[in-house]
Amino acid sequence: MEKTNALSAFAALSQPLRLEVFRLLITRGEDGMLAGEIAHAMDVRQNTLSANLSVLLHAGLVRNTREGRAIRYFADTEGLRGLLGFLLQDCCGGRPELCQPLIEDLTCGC
Amino acid sequence: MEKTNALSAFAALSQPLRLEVFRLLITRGEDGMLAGEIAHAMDVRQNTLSANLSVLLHAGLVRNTREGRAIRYFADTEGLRGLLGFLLQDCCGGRPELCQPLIEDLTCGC
DNA sequence: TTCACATTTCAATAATTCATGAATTATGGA
DNA sequence: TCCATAATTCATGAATTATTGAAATGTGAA
Repeated sequence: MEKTNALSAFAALSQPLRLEVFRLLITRGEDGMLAGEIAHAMDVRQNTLSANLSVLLHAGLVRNTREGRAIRYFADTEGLRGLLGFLLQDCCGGRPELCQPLIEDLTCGC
Repeated sequence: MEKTNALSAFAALSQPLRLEVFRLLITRGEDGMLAGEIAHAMDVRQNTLSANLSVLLHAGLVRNTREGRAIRYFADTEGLRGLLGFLLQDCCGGRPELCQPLIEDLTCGC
């Protein structure tokens, strides 16, 4: 991941609606959700959601695919991994002892 | 870490200067850097840097301590860990098999 | 075709964020 | 005390971002 990508991803996650949408999509895994379903779940208008999904999309944090006249969105796990990798890559600065405990203690809490 | 904290942290990291400053501080570890040194390294004015350091500070991503008339800044590793933990905690959504590969493949690249 | 549905795109306004110059606070030394 | 240094705070204008209503696109069914 490049710096520009990372900046886009952080910006995308720094907006309440987008952070919630991303978290929601993450919990859905490969089931994903239709844009309309997400809009209903989040209680926002379709065009507002659409604009924000577009931001997440360009940041590489979600993917989508058309299903008839609806569009299904998924969290992009690869994108998230790239972002975390970027952060952790820059965290070491030649000092592996700094990263080691940081990575070791990470759990998903489940 | 709460949602509000996470939003602050993502917003803080979504600005080019702040992302660079944070990465720089991470590489310095416990040596940290004086505010003036950072401003010089980044080639920005003191008040511009100060405003941005303040954002990182309130986001819990850096710490500081006074040294005479100078102020030394450090990356807050705990804050970073909290942020990553927040992301990963919400990534599982009851499906540990989603997180496992994400965490396992993470390395700091050194 | 024609219509309805799901979603996106567009244009405009409202809100937020950013860098700057000027002023202020805090510390140390003469 | 008085001055110089290090950094922060404040107010302003410029730039960016977000939400909305309206219009447009794309798909499927009658």
